[in-house]
Amino acid sequence: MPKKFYARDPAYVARGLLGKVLCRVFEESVLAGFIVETEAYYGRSDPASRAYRGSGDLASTLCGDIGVALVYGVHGRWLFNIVAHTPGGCGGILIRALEPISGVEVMKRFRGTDDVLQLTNGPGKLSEALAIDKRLHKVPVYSASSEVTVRRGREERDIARGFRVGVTEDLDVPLRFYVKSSKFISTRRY
DNA sequence: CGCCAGATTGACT
DNA sequence: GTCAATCTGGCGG
Repeated sequence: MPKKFYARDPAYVARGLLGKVLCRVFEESVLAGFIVETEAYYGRSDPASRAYRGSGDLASTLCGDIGVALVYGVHGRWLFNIVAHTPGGCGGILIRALEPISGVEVMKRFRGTDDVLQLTNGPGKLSEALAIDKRLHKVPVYSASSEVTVRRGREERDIARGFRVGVTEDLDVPLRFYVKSSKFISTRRY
């Protein structure tokens, strides 16, 4: 996807990312999957955002260059986001779940399970399956030579939206987007 | 500089 | 249902 794909409101980009392919080149393997679940985050106006208060690296990254990966750790896991916002704004998309396409055997090894459904059905899980960690922080996902990229995928039809997962203080607009029929969406409470 | 909470997961009672 | 692992940054002393 071209860089300008990310120059829009985060919610719009979150919706647009469903059905796209997240592609991770790791050593000899290509680990890829369809994006089936996303969440949009904003800046100062969003209590759940890392840019809500603070001016650290995460906040400035969220308000900086669009189309770059934002990787950050919580609860001992890595969460993979893509920076997206209109000019002068702040925002990003959290990738919450994938439907594996290629590199499944490698993903199984990284995740320590043979259950395909358990490989990438959660933000921490997909990071582990695709060997995503802090090294990919700020890598541009629109550049074909990057180790992580977002590519054109398929059209998704039955898309649903709901409130964000795990957020203590959510906005009053549903910002979670997912493919309703997918068996790979995260199975925690909605 | 130490303490704490957080966009999670999975193991255990 | 409860709990800890593990990393980053804000905030208090």
